Amino acid sequence: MTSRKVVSFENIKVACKNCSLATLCLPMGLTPDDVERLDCIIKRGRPYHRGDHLYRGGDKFHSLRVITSGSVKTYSPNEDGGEQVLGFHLPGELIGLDAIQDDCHTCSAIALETTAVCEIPFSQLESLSAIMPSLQHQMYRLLSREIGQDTEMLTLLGKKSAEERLATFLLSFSERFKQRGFSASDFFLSMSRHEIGNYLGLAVETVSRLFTRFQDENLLRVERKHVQLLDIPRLYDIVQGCDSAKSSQSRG
Amino acid sequence: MTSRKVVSFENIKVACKNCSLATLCLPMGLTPDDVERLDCIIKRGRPYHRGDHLYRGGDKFHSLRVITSGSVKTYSPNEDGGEQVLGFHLPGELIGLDAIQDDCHTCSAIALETTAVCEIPFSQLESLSAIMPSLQHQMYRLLSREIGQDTEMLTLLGKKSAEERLATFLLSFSERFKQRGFSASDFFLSMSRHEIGNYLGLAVETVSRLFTRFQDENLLRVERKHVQLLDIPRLYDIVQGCDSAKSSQSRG
DNA sequence: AAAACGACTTGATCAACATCAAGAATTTCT
DNA sequence: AGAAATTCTTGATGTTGATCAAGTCGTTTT
Repeated sequence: MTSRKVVSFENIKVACKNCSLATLCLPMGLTPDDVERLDCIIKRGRPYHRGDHLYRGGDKFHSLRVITSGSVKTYSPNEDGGEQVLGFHLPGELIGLDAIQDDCHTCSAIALETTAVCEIPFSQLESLSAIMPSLQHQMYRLLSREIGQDTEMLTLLGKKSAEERLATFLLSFSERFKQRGFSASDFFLSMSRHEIGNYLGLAVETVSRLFTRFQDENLLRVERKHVQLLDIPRLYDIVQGCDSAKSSQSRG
Repeated sequence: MTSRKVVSFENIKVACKNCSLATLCLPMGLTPDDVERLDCIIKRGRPYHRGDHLYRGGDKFHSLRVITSGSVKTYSPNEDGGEQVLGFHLPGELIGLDAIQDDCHTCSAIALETTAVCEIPFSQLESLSAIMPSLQHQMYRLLSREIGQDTEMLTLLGKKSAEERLATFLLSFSERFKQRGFSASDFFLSMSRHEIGNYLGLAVETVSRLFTRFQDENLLRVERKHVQLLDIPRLYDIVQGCDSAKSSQSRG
């Protein structure tokens, strides 16, 4: 039920140097020698199943984690039982960066499907980065990138309409799937409508209606989790917020 | 017109070891020796005036900056002329972390009043942190903290009502002023209503109305930029989102 | 001091999206 | 396979906060 497999689950013994995700991940920009040294501290456990927690808010922080297959939702459980979905993470993406601050996870991470991860013990990573300038640089870059992504999300939630939010969401997945060698226009979403709505600051019903409307406007075809983007350029127009997108469509 | 001064503008020659902000800033947790070494790479220029840019989106990235007095607004100028305010920064706070990613500022920073900063050339900081584990650790912590703050902001914009947003905003300033040795309940805001609204994802008019309403409910007194918080506990109740706050007030 | 400008406030109206409610389609459980 | 529980969709209604409009107050300019 995974959208598509990047690394099959049996590759538990895979090393960074053989990993197709290396260019997206921590080893990016490192020399083969350095990758080898980094590889030594990485732990690869058995996969998580749908609904398993990788960690929970409040847990002591030990390791950063890179998704190698499957997908993960991070969320912060807020006082009144509800939750705020913070992100959906695909293979090659690093999670747990927010926990460095005080050695404690501030949010929770849960597998949305069968999911494998690499665990990188942070204290060892820190030691290694102290003697490996390229790794230190890569860490600074990744942390900085995370900040940049969060601020983009702030603009999305602060200023964009429901329509713009969903289009941005879909194109984000499109781009990320493409980066990973999959179709940019035909993919499966592993999260529910409810989770999409929560992430985008919208009600489930609004998300559902928007999917229907986008389909009516021939922007995409959708059937449950399966999404086919039919007019990516017009989706980008919508993201821009200019309503030129509207004028160029002719309802069928 | 500054809210209050932390370090007078003349302290251009101040060193980290004498700086009252050291416990909030990069030197936090460093030994006096390490602080000394860090101090060597820091540049302290003449103050910026209201409206001066510290940097603009697109500028090449050279230095992180710590506010030492005054205040700064960061914002990302978006395509259609508008802007998204990303944050308001007080003395001791580090800005520019988002630019590490690709050596280029993604957002702009502008002084809201007369403002002094320490400049920390990043390449030198990076080199130093490679030979100073405690500094490296502090950098990781600060970057992680920034991520944590951004995700809090995501929850604010994704789930909270206008009332909750403004209460959170005010208490954030209250806490930060207190941390810096000033009154938690009596301060000046250096930004306009328009900027507050932009930051919180609200229209100016909504912000203005909320100030009026909070004042009517004896939560605070406000006159232009001058704010006096009269009932901080009830403001915290509002932040929580439980409407117990409403029931405990009796309109006069 | 008068005039012009910008920031803030207040009121009236409107629209986008949430909420409530019910039904259809899927998945899970037994 | 059949029942129960979810998830998703669709419609009707309601509310929050945006937008539009006008006026007040403060500040800067001349």
